[in-house]
Amino acid sequence: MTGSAEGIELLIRAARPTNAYEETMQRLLQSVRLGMIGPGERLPAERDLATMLKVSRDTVREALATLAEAGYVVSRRGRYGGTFVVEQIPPDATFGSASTAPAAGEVEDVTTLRRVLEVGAAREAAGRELSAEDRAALAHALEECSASEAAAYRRLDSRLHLLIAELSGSASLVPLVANLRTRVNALLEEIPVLQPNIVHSNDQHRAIVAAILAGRPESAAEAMLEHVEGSSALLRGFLSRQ
Amino acid sequence: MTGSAEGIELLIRAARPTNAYEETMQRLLQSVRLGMIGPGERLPAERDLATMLKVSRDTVREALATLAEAGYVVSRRGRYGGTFVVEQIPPDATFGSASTAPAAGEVEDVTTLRRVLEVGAAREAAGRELSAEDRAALAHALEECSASEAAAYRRLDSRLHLLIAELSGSASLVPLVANLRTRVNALLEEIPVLQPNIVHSNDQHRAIVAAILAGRPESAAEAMLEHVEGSSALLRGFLSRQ
DNA sequence: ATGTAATGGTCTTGAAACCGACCTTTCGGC
DNA sequence: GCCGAAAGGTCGGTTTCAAGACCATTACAT
Repeated sequence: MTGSAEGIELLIRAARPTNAYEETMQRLLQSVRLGMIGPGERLPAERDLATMLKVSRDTVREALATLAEAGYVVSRRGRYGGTFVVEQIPPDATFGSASTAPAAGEVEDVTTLRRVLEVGAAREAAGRELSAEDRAALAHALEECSASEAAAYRRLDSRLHLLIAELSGSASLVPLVANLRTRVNALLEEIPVLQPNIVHSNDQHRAIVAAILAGRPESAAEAMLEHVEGSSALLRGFLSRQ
Repeated sequence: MTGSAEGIELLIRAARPTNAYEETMQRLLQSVRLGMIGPGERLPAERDLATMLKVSRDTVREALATLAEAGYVVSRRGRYGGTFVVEQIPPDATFGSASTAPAAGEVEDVTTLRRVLEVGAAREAAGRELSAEDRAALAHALEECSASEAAAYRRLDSRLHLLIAELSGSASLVPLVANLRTRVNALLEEIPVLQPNIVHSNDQHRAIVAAILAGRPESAAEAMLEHVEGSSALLRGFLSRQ
Protein backbone atom coordinates (compact mmCIF):
# COMPACT_ATOMS: atom_id res chain seq x y z
CA MET A 1 0.00 0.00 0.00
CA THR A 2 1.39 3.36 -0.98
CA GLY A 3 0.14 5.05 2.12
CA SER A 4 -1.87 7.84 0.66
CA ALA A 5 -3.73 5.50 -1.64
CA GLU A 6 -5.53 4.18 1.38
CA GLY A 7 -7.58 7.26 2.02
CA ILE A 8 -8.63 7.78 -1.53
CA GLU A 9 -10.07 4.36 -1.82
CA LEU A 10 -13.36 5.30 -0.24
CA LEU A 11 -13.89 8.24 -2.50
CA ILE A 12 -13.29 5.92 -5.32
CA ARG A 13 -16.15 3.50 -5.08
CA ALA A 14 -19.43 4.26 -6.76
CA ALA A 15 -17.88 2.98 -9.93
CA ARG A 16 -18.98 4.16 -13.32
CA PRO A 17 -21.34 1.77 -15.00
CA THR A 18 -19.57 -0.12 -17.72
CA ASN A 19 -21.59 0.45 -20.84
CA ALA A 20 -24.73 2.31 -21.70
CA TYR A 21 -26.28 -0.38 -23.86
CA GLU A 22 -26.14 -3.07 -21.22
CA GLU A 23 -27.41 -0.76 -18.56
CA THR A 24 -30.26 0.45 -20.70
CA MET A 25 -31.29 -3.05 -21.59
CA GLN A 26 -31.32 -4.08 -17.96
CA ARG A 27 -33.49 -1.14 -17.05
CA LEU A 28 -36.01 -1.85 -19.73
CA LEU A 29 -35.97 -5.53 -18.94
CA GLN A 30 -36.60 -4.72 -15.33
CA SER A 31 -39.51 -2.49 -16.23
CA VAL A 32 -41.10 -5.35 -18.09
CA ARG A 33 -40.29 -8.12 -15.68
CA LEU A 34 -41.38 -6.19 -12.62
CA GLY A 35 -44.58 -5.29 -14.36
CA MET A 36 -44.12 -1.57 -14.44
CA ILE A 37 -45.26 -1.94 -18.00
CA GLY A 38 -47.79 -4.71 -18.23
CA PRO A 39 -48.39 -7.19 -21.05
CA GLY A 40 -49.78 -5.50 -24.13
CA GLU A 41 -48.88 -2.03 -22.95
CA ARG A 42 -46.83 0.35 -24.97
CA LEU A 43 -43.41 1.60 -24.03
CA PRO A 44 -42.63 5.27 -24.45
CA ALA A 45 -41.45 6.24 -27.92
CA GLU A 46 -37.79 5.64 -28.62
CA ARG A 47 -37.03 9.33 -28.67
CA ASP A 48 -38.70 9.77 -25.33
CA LEU A 49 -36.94 6.80 -23.82
CA ALA A 50 -33.64 8.22 -24.98
CA THR A 51 -34.39 11.49 -23.24
CA MET A 52 -35.59 9.83 -20.06
CA LEU A 53 -32.66 7.49 -19.82
CA LYS A 54 -30.20 10.20 -20.78
CA VAL A 55 -28.88 8.02 -23.51
CA SER A 56 -28.80 8.25 -27.29
CA ARG A 57 -31.55 6.85 -29.40
CA ASP A 58 -29.10 4.40 -30.94
CA THR A 59 -28.49 2.89 -27.57
CA VAL A 60 -32.19 2.62 -26.85
CA ARG A 61 -32.74 0.95 -30.18
CA GLU A 62 -29.98 -1.55 -29.59
CA ALA A 63 -31.47 -2.42 -26.24
CA LEU A 64 -34.95 -2.74 -27.68
CA ALA A 65 -33.65 -4.91 -30.50
CA THR A 66 -32.16 -7.27 -27.97
CA LEU A 67 -35.39 -7.39 -26.00
CA ALA A 68 -37.36 -7.97 -29.18
CA GLU A 69 -35.07 -10.79 -30.18
CA ALA A 70 -35.57 -12.33 -26.77
CA GLY A 71 -39.31 -12.12 -27.25
CA TYR A 72 -40.20 -9.55 -24.65
CA VAL A 73 -41.41 -6.79 -26.92
CA VAL A 74 -42.56 -6.18 -30.47
CA SER A 75 -42.41 -2.99 -32.47
CA ARG A 76 -44.97 -1.59 -34.86
CA ARG A 77 -44.33 1.26 -37.22
CA GLY A 78 -46.55 4.09 -38.21
CA ARG A 79 -48.70 6.46 -36.30
CA TYR A 80 -49.96 5.01 -33.06
CA GLY A 81 -47.28 2.42 -33.51
CA GLY A 82 -44.58 1.92 -30.96
CA THR A 83 -42.94 -0.83 -28.99
CA PHE A 84 -45.22 -3.05 -27.00
CA VAL A 85 -44.76 -5.63 -24.30
CA VAL A 86 -45.87 -9.00 -25.61
CA GLU A 87 -48.93 -10.63 -24.08
CA GLN A 88 -47.05 -13.70 -22.96
CA ILE A 89 -43.85 -12.65 -21.30
CA PRO A 90 -41.33 -15.41 -21.93
CA PRO A 91 -40.03 -17.31 -18.93
CA ASP A 92 -36.68 -16.27 -17.66
CA ALA A 93 -34.58 -18.96 -19.26
CA THR A 94 -31.30 -17.50 -18.14
CA PHE A 95 -31.69 -14.41 -20.24
CA GLY A 96 -30.59 -11.15 -18.69
CA SER A 97 -29.67 -12.44 -15.30
CA ALA A 98 -27.60 -15.51 -14.72
CA SER A 99 -29.67 -18.39 -13.47
CA THR A 100 -27.08 -19.39 -10.97
CA ALA A 101 -28.04 -21.34 -7.93
CA PRO A 102 -28.76 -18.82 -5.20
CA ALA A 103 -25.48 -17.89 -3.60
CA ALA A 104 -24.92 -18.72 0.00
CA GLY A 105 -26.03 -15.86 2.18
CA GLU A 106 -28.08 -14.32 -0.62
CA VAL A 107 -31.31 -14.86 1.27
CA GLU A 108 -29.88 -13.23 4.38
CA ASP A 109 -28.50 -10.32 2.47
CA VAL A 110 -31.71 -9.72 0.58
CA THR A 111 -33.77 -9.98 3.72
CA THR A 112 -31.64 -7.47 5.58
CA LEU A 113 -31.82 -5.11 2.68
CA ARG A 114 -35.57 -5.49 2.54
CA ARG A 115 -35.81 -4.69 6.22
CA VAL A 116 -33.99 -1.49 5.51
CA LEU A 117 -35.34 -0.44 2.13
CA GLU A 118 -38.86 -1.76 2.01
CA VAL A 119 -39.71 -1.26 5.65
CA GLY A 120 -38.18 2.19 5.44
CA ALA A 121 -40.13 3.00 2.30
CA ALA A 122 -43.38 1.95 3.92
CA ARG A 123 -42.65 4.07 6.95
CA GLU A 124 -41.88 7.09 4.79
CA ALA A 125 -44.93 6.61 2.62
CA ALA A 126 -47.16 6.46 5.68
CA GLY A 127 -45.62 9.62 7.02
CA ARG A 128 -46.39 11.75 4.00
CA GLU A 129 -49.42 13.58 2.77
CA LEU A 130 -50.63 11.51 -0.13
CA SER A 131 -52.63 13.00 -2.96
CA ALA A 132 -56.01 11.56 -3.83
CA GLU A 133 -54.41 10.20 -6.95
CA ASP A 134 -51.69 8.42 -5.02
CA ARG A 135 -54.19 6.93 -2.64
CA ALA A 136 -56.30 5.67 -5.50
CA ALA A 137 -53.29 4.16 -7.23
CA LEU A 138 -52.29 2.38 -4.06
CA ALA A 139 -55.76 0.98 -3.50
CA HIS A 140 -55.90 -0.10 -7.11
CA ALA A 141 -52.56 -1.86 -6.99
CA LEU A 142 -53.66 -3.72 -3.88
CA GLU A 143 -56.89 -4.68 -5.57
CA GLU A 144 -55.19 -6.02 -8.66
CA CYS A 145 -52.68 -7.93 -6.63
CA SER A 146 -55.35 -9.61 -4.53
CA ALA A 147 -57.41 -10.53 -7.55
CA SER A 148 -54.57 -11.88 -9.63
CA GLU A 149 -53.94 -15.32 -10.95
CA ALA A 150 -50.92 -17.15 -9.64
CA ALA A 151 -49.09 -16.62 -12.91
CA ALA A 152 -49.22 -12.85 -12.73
CA TYR A 153 -48.83 -12.67 -9.00
CA ARG A 154 -45.17 -11.82 -8.73
CA ARG A 155 -45.37 -9.08 -11.26
CA LEU A 156 -48.27 -7.41 -9.48
CA ASP A 157 -46.66 -8.00 -6.13
CA SER A 158 -43.54 -6.21 -7.30
CA ARG A 159 -45.60 -3.44 -8.72
CA LEU A 160 -47.30 -2.87 -5.39
CA HIS A 161 -44.00 -2.79 -3.55
CA LEU A 162 -42.54 -0.43 -6.12
CA LEU A 163 -45.51 1.86 -5.82
CA ILE A 164 -44.94 2.05 -2.10
CA ALA A 165 -41.35 3.00 -2.78
CA GLU A 166 -42.52 5.73 -5.12
CA LEU A 167 -44.87 7.07 -2.50
CA SER A 168 -41.96 7.43 -0.12
CA GLY A 169 -41.19 10.62 -1.98
CA SER A 170 -37.58 9.80 -2.69
CA ALA A 171 -37.00 9.42 -6.38
CA SER A 172 -33.69 7.69 -5.90
CA LEU A 173 -35.14 5.11 -3.57
CA VAL A 174 -37.21 3.64 -6.38
CA PRO A 175 -34.41 2.18 -8.46
CA LEU A 176 -32.87 0.70 -5.34
CA VAL A 177 -36.08 -1.09 -4.52
CA ALA A 178 -36.47 -2.11 -8.13
CA ASN A 179 -33.06 -3.74 -8.08
CA LEU A 180 -33.86 -5.41 -4.84
CA ARG A 181 -37.11 -6.76 -6.26
CA THR A 182 -35.31 -8.44 -9.12
CA ARG A 183 -33.16 -10.20 -6.58
CA VAL A 184 -36.22 -11.15 -4.57
CA ASN A 185 -37.95 -12.46 -7.66
CA ALA A 186 -34.91 -14.44 -8.67
CA LEU A 187 -35.04 -16.17 -5.32
CA LEU A 188 -38.78 -16.70 -5.41
CA GLU A 189 -38.47 -18.33 -8.78
CA GLU A 190 -36.63 -21.17 -7.13
CA ILE A 191 -39.66 -22.15 -5.11
CA PRO A 192 -43.21 -23.09 -6.05
CA VAL A 193 -46.09 -20.65 -5.90
CA LEU A 194 -48.46 -21.96 -3.26
CA GLN A 195 -51.98 -20.73 -2.86
CA PRO A 196 -51.91 -20.49 0.95
CA ASN A 197 -48.83 -18.32 0.77
CA ILE A 198 -50.51 -15.96 -1.66
CA VAL A 199 -53.52 -15.65 0.58
CA HIS A 200 -51.33 -14.94 3.56
CA SER A 201 -49.28 -12.49 1.61
CA ASN A 202 -52.38 -10.65 0.53
CA ASP A 203 -53.54 -10.28 4.10
CA GLN A 204 -50.26 -8.62 4.88
CA HIS A 205 -50.52 -6.40 1.85
CA ARG A 206 -53.89 -5.22 3.04
CA ALA A 207 -52.47 -4.39 6.46
CA ILE A 208 -49.59 -2.47 4.95
CA VAL A 209 -51.74 -0.44 2.60
CA ALA A 210 -54.27 0.27 5.34
CA ALA A 211 -51.56 1.61 7.61
CA ILE A 212 -50.12 3.78 4.87
CA LEU A 213 -53.50 5.20 3.95
CA ALA A 214 -54.24 5.83 7.62
CA GLY A 215 -50.97 7.70 7.94
CA ARG A 216 -49.57 5.46 10.64
CA PRO A 217 -45.82 5.08 9.94
CA GLU A 218 -44.99 2.68 12.72
CA SER A 219 -47.90 0.41 11.90
CA ALA A 220 -46.91 0.43 8.27
CA ALA A 221 -43.33 -0.40 9.15
CA GLU A 222 -44.43 -3.17 11.43
CA ALA A 223 -46.74 -4.68 8.87
CA MET A 224 -44.08 -4.53 6.19
CA LEU A 225 -41.56 -6.07 8.53
CA GLU A 226 -43.86 -8.97 9.18
CA HIS A 227 -44.38 -9.38 5.45
CA VAL A 228 -40.68 -9.40 4.76
CA GLU A 229 -39.90 -11.82 7.54
CA GLY A 230 -42.66 -14.08 6.30
CA SER A 231 -41.32 -14.44 2.80
CA SER A 232 -37.82 -14.75 4.18
CA ALA A 233 -38.87 -17.70 6.31
CA LEU A 234 -40.52 -19.22 3.29
CA LEU A 235 -37.35 -18.89 1.26
CA ARG A 236 -35.14 -20.26 3.96
CA GLY A 237 -37.43 -23.21 4.38
CA PHE A 238 -37.45 -24.18 0.76
CA LEU A 239 -33.88 -23.46 -0.09
CA SER A 240 -32.42 -25.25 2.91
CA ARG A 241 -33.86 -28.59 1.93
CA GLN A 242 -31.84 -29.01 -1.19
CA MET B 1 -48.81 11.47 -20.65
CA THR B 2 -48.90 8.20 -22.50
CA GLY B 3 -50.15 6.28 -19.53
CA SER B 4 -47.59 3.56 -19.28
CA ALA B 5 -44.72 5.99 -19.48
CA GLU B 6 -45.60 7.13 -16.03
CA GLY B 7 -44.42 4.02 -14.30
CA ILE B 8 -41.12 3.78 -16.05
CA GLU B 9 -40.12 7.29 -15.39
CA LEU B 10 -38.96 6.66 -11.88
CA LEU B 11 -37.01 3.55 -12.68
CA ILE B 12 -35.20 5.66 -15.12
CA ARG B 13 -33.54 8.27 -12.98
CA ALA B 14 -30.23 7.61 -11.33
CA ALA B 15 -28.90 8.81 -14.60
CA ARG B 16 -25.55 8.03 -16.06
CA PRO B 17 -22.96 10.57 -15.05
CA THR B 18 -22.36 12.92 -17.90
CA ASN B 19 -18.67 12.74 -18.53
CA ALA B 20 -15.81 10.79 -17.05
CA TYR B 21 -13.34 13.64 -17.10
CA GLU B 22 -15.47 15.97 -15.03
CA GLU B 23 -16.33 13.26 -12.57
CA THR B 24 -12.75 12.19 -12.18
CA MET B 25 -11.59 15.72 -11.61
CA GLN B 26 -14.21 16.25 -8.93
CA ARG B 27 -13.15 13.12 -7.13
CA LEU B 28 -9.53 14.07 -7.12
CA LEU B 29 -10.34 17.61 -6.15
CA GLN B 30 -12.39 16.33 -3.27
CA SER B 31 -9.55 14.14 -2.12
CA VAL B 32 -7.29 17.16 -1.96
CA ARG B 33 -9.80 19.59 -0.52
CA LEU B 34 -11.00 17.23 2.18
CA GLY B 35 -7.43 16.52 3.07
CA MET B 36 -7.50 12.85 2.28
CA ILE B 37 -4.15 13.51 0.68
CA GLY B 38 -2.32 16.12 2.65
CA PRO B 39 -0.11 18.94 1.37
CA GLY B 40 3.16 17.65 -0.02
CA GLU B 41 1.90 14.08 -0.24
CA ARG B 42 1.99 12.06 -3.39
CA LEU B 43 -1.04 10.87 -5.28
CA PRO B 44 -1.08 7.31 -6.55
CA ALA B 45 0.58 6.84 -9.93
CA GLU B 46 -1.52 7.70 -12.95
CA ARG B 47 -1.83 4.11 -13.98
CA ASP B 48 -2.99 3.15 -10.51
CA LEU B 49 -5.47 5.99 -10.36
CA ALA B 50 -6.87 4.87 -13.68
CA THR B 51 -7.41 1.40 -12.31
CA MET B 52 -8.90 2.62 -9.04
CA LEU B 53 -11.26 5.06 -10.67
CA LYS B 54 -12.17 2.60 -13.41
CA VAL B 55 -11.27 5.13 -15.98
CA SER B 56 -8.64 5.34 -18.70
CA ARG B 57 -5.28 6.86 -18.05
CA ASP B 58 -6.03 9.59 -20.58
CA THR B 59 -8.95 10.73 -18.52
CA VAL B 60 -6.89 10.73 -15.35
CA ARG B 61 -4.24 12.77 -17.07
CA GLU B 62 -6.73 15.31 -18.31
CA ALA B 63 -8.12 15.70 -14.82
CA LEU B 64 -4.67 16.02 -13.31
CA ALA B 65 -3.70 18.57 -15.93
CA THR B 66 -6.68 20.68 -14.93
CA LEU B 67 -5.81 20.41 -11.27
CA ALA B 68 -2.20 21.30 -12.00
CA GLU B 69 -3.28 24.32 -13.99
CA ALA B 70 -5.43 25.39 -11.07
CA GLY B 71 -2.44 25.06 -8.79
CA TYR B 72 -3.52 22.16 -6.65
CA VAL B 73 -0.89 19.66 -7.70
CA VAL B 74 2.46 19.45 -9.44
CA SER B 75 3.99 16.56 -11.32
CA ARG B 76 7.57 15.41 -11.30
CA ARG B 77 9.01 12.95 -13.75
CA GLY B 78 11.49 10.22 -13.21
CA ARG B 79 11.84 7.57 -10.64
CA TYR B 80 10.26 8.47 -7.33
CA GLY B 81 8.49 11.16 -9.26
CA GLY B 82 4.75 11.41 -9.33
CA THR B 83 2.03 13.93 -8.80
CA PHE B 84 2.10 15.80 -5.51
CA VAL B 85 -0.29 18.01 -3.66
CA VAL B 86 1.22 21.48 -3.37
CA GLU B 87 2.23 22.80 0.06
CA GLN B 88 -0.11 25.77 -0.12
CA ILE B 89 -3.46 24.66 -1.38
CA PRO B 90 -5.00 27.59 -3.25
CA PRO B 91 -8.20 29.10 -1.85
CA ASP B 92 -11.42 27.83 -3.33
CA ALA B 93 -12.19 30.70 -5.65
CA THR B 94 -15.22 28.99 -7.11
CA PHE B 95 -13.13 26.43 -8.88
CA GLY B 96 -14.61 23.04 -9.40
CA SER B 97 -17.64 22.96 -7.20
CA ALA B 98 -19.38 26.26 -7.68
CA SER B 99 -20.46 25.22 -11.13
CA THR B 100 -22.73 22.57 -9.67
CA ALA B 101 -25.63 24.39 -8.13
CA PRO B 102 -27.43 21.82 -6.01
CA ALA B 103 -30.46 20.69 -7.94
CA ALA B 104 -33.82 21.63 -6.59
CA GLY B 105 -35.16 18.91 -4.35
CA GLU B 106 -31.76 17.30 -3.97
CA VAL B 107 -31.67 18.05 -0.27
CA GLU B 108 -35.12 16.56 0.24
CA ASP B 109 -34.28 13.49 -1.76
CA VAL B 110 -31.02 12.90 0.04
CA THR B 111 -32.63 13.40 3.41
CA THR B 112 -35.40 10.93 2.73
CA LEU B 113 -32.89 8.40 1.51
CA ARG B 114 -30.82 8.92 4.62
CA ARG B 115 -33.86 8.32 6.78
CA VAL B 116 -34.30 5.02 5.04
CA LEU B 117 -30.74 3.84 4.51
CA GLU B 118 -28.78 5.28 7.38
CA VAL B 119 -31.47 4.99 10.01
CA GLY B 120 -32.20 1.50 8.80
CA ALA B 121 -28.53 0.57 8.89
CA ALA B 122 -28.20 1.82 12.46
CA ARG B 123 -31.24 -0.16 13.50
CA GLU B 124 -29.89 -3.30 11.90
CA ALA B 125 -26.44 -2.85 13.36
CA ALA B 126 -27.88 -2.46 16.83
CA GLY B 127 -29.94 -5.60 16.39
CA ARG B 128 -27.02 -7.86 15.61
CA GLU B 129 -24.45 -9.66 17.67
CA LEU B 130 -21.28 -7.72 17.07
CA SER B 131 -17.88 -9.28 17.42
CA ALA B 132 -15.37 -7.77 19.78
CA GLU B 133 -13.48 -6.64 16.73
CA ASP B 134 -16.47 -4.85 15.30
CA ARG B 135 -17.17 -3.15 18.58
CA ALA B 136 -13.60 -1.97 18.83
CA ALA B 137 -13.63 -0.65 15.27
CA LEU B 138 -16.81 1.26 15.94
CA ALA B 139 -15.44 2.80 19.11
CA HIS B 140 -12.25 3.68 17.32
CA ALA B 141 -14.03 5.37 14.43
CA LEU B 142 -16.07 7.41 16.88
CA GLU B 143 -12.92 8.39 18.72
CA GLU B 144 -11.13 9.52 15.61
CA CYS B 145 -14.10 11.46 14.40
CA SER B 146 -14.46 13.31 17.68
CA ALA B 147 -10.79 14.14 17.87
CA SER B 148 -10.43 15.31 14.30
CA GLU B 149 -9.57 18.69 12.95
CA ALA B 150 -12.18 20.48 10.92
CA ALA B 151 -10.30 19.76 7.71
CA ALA B 152 -10.50 16.00 8.08
CA TYR B 153 -13.90 15.96 9.69
CA ARG B 154 -16.03 15.03 6.73
CA ARG B 155 -13.85 12.16 5.75
CA LEU B 156 -13.95 10.66 9.22
CA ASP B 157 -17.65 11.36 9.49
CA SER B 158 -18.29 9.44 6.29
CA ARG B 159 -16.08 6.66 7.48
CA LEU B 160 -18.07 6.28 10.67
CA HIS B 161 -21.35 6.18 8.81
CA LEU B 162 -19.97 3.65 6.37
CA LEU B 163 -18.77 1.49 9.18
CA ILE B 164 -22.25 1.45 10.65
CA ALA B 165 -23.55 0.34 7.27
CA GLU B 166 -21.02 -2.46 7.22
CA LEU B 167 -22.07 -3.58 10.67
CA SER B 168 -25.65 -3.91 9.46
CA GLY B 169 -24.56 -7.23 8.03
CA SER B 170 -25.82 -6.59 4.53
CA ALA B 171 -22.95 -6.46 2.09
CA SER B 172 -25.02 -4.80 -0.58
CA LEU B 173 -26.15 -2.04 1.73
CA VAL B 174 -22.61 -0.69 1.95
CA PRO B 175 -22.23 0.58 -1.61
CA LEU B 176 -25.65 2.18 -1.41
CA VAL B 177 -24.63 4.14 1.65
CA ALA B 178 -21.29 4.97 0.04
CA ASN B 179 -23.10 6.48 -2.91
CA LEU B 180 -25.38 8.37 -0.65
CA ARG B 181 -22.45 9.76 1.29
CA THR B 182 -20.89 11.22 -1.81
CA ARG B 183 -24.14 13.04 -2.44
CA VAL B 184 -24.21 14.21 1.15
CA ASN B 185 -20.63 15.41 0.91
CA ALA B 186 -21.33 17.25 -2.32
CA LEU B 187 -24.07 19.15 -0.54
CA LEU B 188 -22.01 19.81 2.55
CA GLU B 189 -19.28 21.26 0.42
CA GLU B 190 -21.59 24.12 -0.40
CA ILE B 191 -21.70 25.26 3.18
CA PRO B 192 -19.00 26.27 5.68
CA VAL B 193 -17.71 23.97 8.39
CA LEU B 194 -18.75 25.49 11.68
CA GLN B 195 -17.32 24.40 14.98
CA PRO B 196 -20.63 24.36 16.90
CA ASN B 197 -22.13 22.09 14.28
CA ILE B 198 -19.26 19.67 14.63
CA VAL B 199 -19.62 19.56 18.37
CA HIS B 200 -23.33 18.94 18.09
CA SER B 201 -22.77 16.32 15.46
CA ASN B 202 -20.29 14.54 17.67
CA ASP B 203 -22.75 14.37 20.51
CA GLN B 204 -25.16 12.67 18.21
CA HIS B 205 -22.50 10.29 16.98
CA ARG B 206 -21.82 9.28 20.52
CA ALA B 207 -25.49 8.60 21.13
CA ILE B 208 -25.74 6.50 18.00
CA VAL B 209 -22.69 4.41 18.75
CA ALA B 210 -23.72 3.95 22.35
CA ALA B 211 -27.12 2.63 21.30
CA ILE B 212 -25.59 0.27 18.78
CA LEU B 213 -23.09 -1.08 21.27
CA ALA B 214 -25.86 -1.49 23.82
CA GLY B 215 -27.90 -3.47 21.32
CA ARG B 216 -30.88 -1.13 21.38
CA PRO B 217 -32.19 -0.92 17.82
CA GLU B 218 -34.93 1.62 18.41
CA SER B 219 -32.64 3.94 20.34
CA ALA B 220 -30.05 3.70 17.61
CA ALA B 221 -32.62 4.45 14.97
CA GLU B 222 -33.94 7.38 16.92
CA ALA B 223 -30.49 8.84 17.48
CA MET B 224 -29.57 8.45 13.83
CA LEU B 225 -32.83 10.02 12.79
CA GLU B 226 -32.10 13.04 14.92
CA HIS B 227 -28.65 13.26 13.43
CA VAL B 228 -29.97 13.12 9.89
CA GLU B 229 -32.68 15.66 10.52
CA GLY B 230 -30.13 17.95 12.10
CA SER B 231 -27.82 18.07 9.13
CA SER B 232 -30.80 18.33 6.84
CA ALA B 233 -32.00 21.44 8.65
CA LEU B 234 -28.51 22.85 8.41
CA LEU B 235 -28.43 22.32 4.67
CA ARG B 236 -31.85 23.74 4.08
CA GLY B 237 -30.94 26.80 6.10
CA PHE B 238 -27.80 27.56 4.19
CA LEU B 239 -28.96 26.70 0.74
CA SER B 240 -32.22 28.61 0.96
CA ARG B 241 -30.57 31.96 1.56
CA GLN B 242 -28.95 32.21 -1.82
C1' DA C 1 -58.79 10.65 -51.35
C1' DT C 2 -55.60 13.50 -49.19
C1' DG C 3 -52.90 15.37 -45.65
C1' DT C 4 -50.59 15.29 -41.41
C1' DA C 5 -48.61 13.75 -37.34
C1' DA C 6 -46.40 10.27 -34.74
C1' DT C 7 -43.90 6.52 -34.89
C1' DG C 8 -40.06 3.13 -36.02
C1' DG C 9 -35.93 2.56 -39.39
C1' DT C 10 -31.60 4.15 -41.51
C1' DC C 11 -27.77 6.81 -42.16
C1' DT C 12 -23.54 10.03 -41.31
C1' DT C 13 -20.61 12.57 -38.54
C1' DG C 14 -18.01 13.75 -34.57
C1' DA C 15 -16.52 13.60 -29.92
C1' DA C 16 -15.33 11.08 -25.78
C1' DA C 17 -13.06 7.25 -23.79
C1' DC C 18 -10.43 3.32 -23.81
C1' DC C 19 -6.39 0.60 -24.98
C1' DG C 20 -1.82 -0.33 -25.74
C1' DA C 21 2.67 0.63 -27.21
C1' DC C 22 6.42 3.38 -26.89
C1' DC C 23 9.44 7.48 -25.37
C1' DT C 24 11.72 10.35 -21.72
C1' DT C 25 13.28 11.47 -17.28
C1' DT C 26 15.19 10.47 -12.99
C1' DC C 27 16.76 7.89 -9.33
C1' DG C 28 19.18 4.12 -6.70
C1' DG C 29 22.13 0.12 -6.90
C1' DC C 30 25.68 -2.65 -8.90
C1' DG D 1 29.70 4.60 -15.19
C1' DC D 2 26.13 1.72 -16.40
C1' DC D 3 21.74 -0.39 -15.85
C1' DG D 4 17.10 -1.08 -14.54
C1' DA D 5 12.88 0.32 -12.30
C1' DA D 6 9.28 3.57 -11.82
C1' DA D 7 7.26 7.32 -12.87
C1' DG D 8 5.27 10.97 -16.19
C1' DG D 9 4.71 12.18 -21.42
C1' DT D 10 3.20 11.11 -26.26
C1' DC D 11 0.93 8.98 -29.99
C1' DG D 12 -2.23 6.19 -32.98
C1' DG D 13 -5.98 3.12 -33.51
C1' DT D 14 -10.47 1.43 -32.03
C1' DT D 15 -14.88 1.37 -29.80
C1' DT D 16 -18.75 3.38 -27.93
C1' DC D 17 -22.06 7.03 -27.73
C1' DA D 18 -24.36 10.98 -28.92
C1' DA D 19 -26.67 14.09 -32.14
C1' DG D 20 -29.12 15.03 -35.81
C1' DA D 21 -31.01 14.66 -40.43
C1' DC D 22 -33.71 12.11 -43.21
C1' DC D 23 -36.70 8.06 -44.90
C1' DA D 24 -40.81 4.78 -44.55
C1' DT D 25 -44.95 3.47 -42.61
C1' DT D 26 -49.22 3.90 -40.60
C1' DA D 27 -53.72 5.66 -38.76
C1' DC D 28 -56.60 9.17 -37.84
C1' DA D 29 -58.84 13.65 -39.36
C1' DT D 30 -60.62 16.27 -42.88
